Amino acid sequence: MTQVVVDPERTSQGSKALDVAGETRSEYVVQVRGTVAKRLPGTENPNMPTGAVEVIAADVEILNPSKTPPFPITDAITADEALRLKYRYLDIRRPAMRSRLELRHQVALFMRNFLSERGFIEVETPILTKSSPEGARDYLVPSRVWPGEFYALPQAPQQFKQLLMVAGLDRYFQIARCFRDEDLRGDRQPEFTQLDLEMSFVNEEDVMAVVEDLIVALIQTFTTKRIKQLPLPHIRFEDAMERYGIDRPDLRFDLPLKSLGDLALLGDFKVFHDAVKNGGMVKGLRIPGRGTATRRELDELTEFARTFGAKGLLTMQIGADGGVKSPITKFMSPADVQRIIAHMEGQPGDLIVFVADSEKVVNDVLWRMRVKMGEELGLIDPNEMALCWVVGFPMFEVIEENGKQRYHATHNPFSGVKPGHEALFETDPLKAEARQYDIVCNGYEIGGGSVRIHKAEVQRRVFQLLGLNDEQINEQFGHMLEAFEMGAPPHGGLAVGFDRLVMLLSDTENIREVMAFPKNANAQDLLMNAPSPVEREQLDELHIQVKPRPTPSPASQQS
RNA sequence: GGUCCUGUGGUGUAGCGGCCUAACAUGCCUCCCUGUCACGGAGGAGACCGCCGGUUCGAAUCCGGUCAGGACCGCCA
Repeated sequence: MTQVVVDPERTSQGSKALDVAGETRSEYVVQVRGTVAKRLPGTENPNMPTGAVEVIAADVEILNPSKTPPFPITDAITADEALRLKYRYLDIRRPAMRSRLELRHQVALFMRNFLSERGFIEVETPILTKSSPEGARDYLVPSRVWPGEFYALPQAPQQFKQLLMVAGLDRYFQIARCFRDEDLRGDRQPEFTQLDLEMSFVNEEDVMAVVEDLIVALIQTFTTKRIKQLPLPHIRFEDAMERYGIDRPDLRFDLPLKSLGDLALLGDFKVFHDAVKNGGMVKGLRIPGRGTATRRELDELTEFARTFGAKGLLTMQIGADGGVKSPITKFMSPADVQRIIAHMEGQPGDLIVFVADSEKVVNDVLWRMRVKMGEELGLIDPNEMALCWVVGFPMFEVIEENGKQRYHATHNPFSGVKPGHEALFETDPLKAEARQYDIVCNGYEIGGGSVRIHKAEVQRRVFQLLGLNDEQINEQFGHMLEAFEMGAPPHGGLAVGFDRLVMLLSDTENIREVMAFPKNANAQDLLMNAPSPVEREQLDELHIQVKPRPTPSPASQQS
């Protein structure tokens, strides 16, 4: 960008440059012929990148005029996001958007070079592939050639990359588009990009080393932020759950959660007793300096806890003089209250909150409370990034589906089991540990992977435990099992959420800011106006009949 | 499917029962200025306050519904 000077004394003979320049308006496309010159003394502007020079125009031509844009094309003013998405090509003209897309490009380039130098090759895998029942909802694509049958868009290249290992590729990667038909969030889009990689003859440490080096190099290259701890700390799943209530802890600040254990049974506070009696737990969070919270502030915290499933919130305010204000004092002796405070390491002026419920509810409420407090208390240093590995995940968890309980793979059904734990499949599957590892940054899961199962009989057994019968296993995964019987090497890999990573590197809080053409919160493309109805003929060709809908789609209502 | 928040000139906001014949900034148009660079000066156009209904003597303002956008819950192996 630079400044053009149209000086009638210095334009070409007979040029209309001055008149033409006078007609130009915002966003006009112009062609200028002229001479680059140093600015006159006193007219330089050191605040601009090209403030020392200017172009002395000989001729000016308008190549294309422009309507007045629907919103100002500057970084300063933020227009409504729906408008930005509808006119995304204008939005991308804003320098901040452009620089985020450039960053995205540079990150992709860096990844390709980094992995290529280490012997990885990028292989593309199909976009039209097979529907699989596990995991997210598939996007389906009807087959014209095969009436009544469907392709699915890949949720991830998972099976293909493992088959590439069986194919002897040894080191694969791909910057891959993935599709999941689930509702959107600030950090979730129905189509998104993963850095997907897989390696043969490796253990957990080998994969983690490559990824850790890459992520650390990316942060050091593209941000000015410090990484809190290097090499990255490893946290076991159960420790993460105990201390932070979530398997993707934000380690930029401390504020650990703490279980009361048997201390919950002191006195006769029924809520605590019941939680323990019903197999649940009581856990607390110490909030420094909030001991003077008002009634209203405490109510707000309680409401926050209720939003995420807690039936209530027990608060304990410690006065500057050490005096305790808490509903629990009616049910517990002062000495017992002091034991609990000591256990929670409470200081004068602190507020301690407790949730008593099932382990799931307790952790779910308290991890959010912890993050909220970390933000509110200003404990987060914006110049720091805190990463860690989370390891030691269980193979299975129990989920409820249509009122029935069943095992569910905590990550994916191809994750390997810790050596020696296979026997637990037959005795206590919930104790079996997966060879799974997640990489977490600032409370975001930015990547996850595992050393895979590479033996057919182990894989078959896992599918069985997940509730698939032999027929389903053969129909859906027969090709995998067969491949494992034909010289499959041990292998493992990982996938990084590319958009989410670029989002963190660019210090934005919304994945849409780092995507050129994202969908809105209702999965619509406001620029192309998709999805939209299609012609009857198209559907006929695809052997598809659409059920009548009571209300027309929003897209078909727009002009 | 649910909860919450937001809809006021092109854009961003203020106003939150009567001072509103709706304010401010910016943008837009016309004219003036011409070494400016967030230029400056003068003037002007532009909004039935998302939509429908209700309460009220009176509604941008309160209530209900609806539509649109966003955040979150459910969902996301």
